Amino acid sequence: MIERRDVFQAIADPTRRMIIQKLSRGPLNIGQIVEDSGITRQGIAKHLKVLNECGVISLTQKGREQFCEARLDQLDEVVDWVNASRRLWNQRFEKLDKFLAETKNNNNETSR
Amino acid sequence: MIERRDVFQAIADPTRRMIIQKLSRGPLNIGQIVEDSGITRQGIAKHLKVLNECGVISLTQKGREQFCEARLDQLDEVVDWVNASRRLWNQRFEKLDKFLAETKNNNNETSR
DNA sequence: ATTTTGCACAACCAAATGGTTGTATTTATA
DNA sequence: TATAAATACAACCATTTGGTTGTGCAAAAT
Repeated sequence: MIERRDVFQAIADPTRRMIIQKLSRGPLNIGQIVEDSGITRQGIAKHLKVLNECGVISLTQKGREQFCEARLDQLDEVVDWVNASRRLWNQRFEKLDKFLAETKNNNNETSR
Repeated sequence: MIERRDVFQAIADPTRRMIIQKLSRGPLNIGQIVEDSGITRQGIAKHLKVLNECGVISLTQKGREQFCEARLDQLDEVVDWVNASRRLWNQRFEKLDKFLAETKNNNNETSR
């Protein structure tokens, strides 16, 4: 299996989505993210590593503490992909409409 | 580990995203999806099972063949989540602006 | 100076993932 | 009717995932 490190992978896990949501309100250090999360610091640290590798957060050392900041612009890739799929989907209907319009007058059997 | 079956999981895998893209152009049977995919029919079938369980595609038996159709409306959940995160993010800046505006006149040391 | 806090690193674990092959079954087709 | 096509189902496999505990170390706080 190939270790995948992209935005889609970043948001695939509910714990990571929770982390992103928390960080959307402002930068936090690990301890603050751990609070009420229900999992250990080490568990959170692993998720932060993944999120960092996916480019969704940035980590900056500040003395003893490590501050995590969200990089939400990276989520564009996800929205772009969804929109591209939707565009194809809509084209499909346009083609169908065109086809129906063209065959409408030629065939009196074009029942719904 | 818990077997997660949601839209985020559905689009996490590149092969599944490829399948969704193909299906965005119109319904296909398994054989057509397998074409040029580079993986076996059984591999594709497994992905289709996941996509179906996540509600991103629907499967309908048609004689010997099975037709797969995309249910792109399910992707709304992803876009909604991204937008919610962005909303929080923007609120953060609004609060900062407000804070700066309030402290501007009280403190002559509000350097950039 | 000692203790606490925050974190990094490593090992471990069960379950999930993303494939494969192999076999059987049903449905069209020659 | 025999054969080919499309699928279903199961077993297998290596790797990844999402956690855990345990140890050690540097930076703050007392």
